[in-house]
Amino acid sequence: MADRLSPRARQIVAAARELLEKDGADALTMRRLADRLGIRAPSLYKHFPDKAAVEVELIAEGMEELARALEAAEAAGPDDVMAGLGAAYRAYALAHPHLYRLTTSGPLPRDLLPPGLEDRTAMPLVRAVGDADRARAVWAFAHGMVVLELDGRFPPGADLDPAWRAGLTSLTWPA
Amino acid sequence: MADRLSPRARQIVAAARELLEKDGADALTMRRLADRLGIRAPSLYKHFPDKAAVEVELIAEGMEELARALEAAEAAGPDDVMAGLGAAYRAYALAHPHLYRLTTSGPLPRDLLPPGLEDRTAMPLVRAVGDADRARAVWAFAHGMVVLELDGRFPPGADLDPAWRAGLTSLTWPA
DNA sequence: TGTTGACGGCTAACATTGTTAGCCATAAGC
DNA sequence: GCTTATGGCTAACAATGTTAGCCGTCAACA
Repeated sequence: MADRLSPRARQIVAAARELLEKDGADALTMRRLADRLGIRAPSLYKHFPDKAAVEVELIAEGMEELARALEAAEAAGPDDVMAGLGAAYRAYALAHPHLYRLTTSGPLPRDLLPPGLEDRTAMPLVRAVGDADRARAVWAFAHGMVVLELDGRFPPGADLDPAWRAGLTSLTWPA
Repeated sequence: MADRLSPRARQIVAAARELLEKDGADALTMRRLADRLGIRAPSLYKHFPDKAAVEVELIAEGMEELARALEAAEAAGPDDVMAGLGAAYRAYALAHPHLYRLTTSGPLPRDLLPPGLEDRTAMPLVRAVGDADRARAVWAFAHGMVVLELDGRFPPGADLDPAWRAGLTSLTWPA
């Protein structure tokens, strides 16, 4: 870890995360964030250069937690790794929808993220399927499923388990 | 068609689309939109209740064009329908990245959209795969691939054709 | 011990966003 | 010829991110 962030900055990120997770991305506002900490908005700029810098920390948190969740699933289930990874992926996304969105959407400021984090998150999946192209296909499938579910793009009340099963088994067993 | 929109409203939507497609979602601003039409921002509210209403029209345009693109691909290629649909889907998204994002991300105001449009867009895919669950899987895969590509989430310069091929063939041929 | 400087607050202000209130000219319809 | 819809306008408001500049506290160092 060797936190490159000051304790105060850490508090700010924690408050930002609470705001984001509870009330969504629109609620993550510099003034609201400051309120929650009992200070005024401009004071936040003593700790972060801008709002994007706070968000980068949240993105890093989200990615590391997702990595951890996938690694745990990988370690747990020797029976059907792919199903375990898919379930873990979906579970994490549904448990932290706003953080997931922030983490996985929009351009990634790769140079500001802990080096290796992105690769680490991808590794369990790559290990499970071997082929890099197939890994990309599976990752796209999982991300697509989650994002469409979060956005309510599937018919309301639809059971998505069969689609997950169909997708994961098809993509795992090479044609 | 039976345009429920006045001619002036139509002009506004056209200008909005130019703005969106050329300069991105952040550039789609009520004031900038008004500028492009030679009027002031508040005058726009004589034609639309709010900005979201303008965006709904753009969403409808995007969805209908996407539907048309898929229908064309369906009609054109009897050799490998799925590959044709995938190519058409990706091509449309890459040709109109900002419009695609607006159309396919975030909550859908279904009640404000032309009835049947959403189904129509999904139909070519459903026809191609038969099963509804599998259709959802394929749609998630395609959307995921496009969105990850647009966001630059894949390694820069990576050739994505193999991933598309792997995904589409796997998802098409039942396990 | 006294001074310096970093740390971390603060107020005031600015530009930009969506949006509302209210005024006014033009053109059409009865 | 009066009325009314149409479609402009200015002024203004609240909320956003952000900057400039001031000030108190406290630790370190001469």
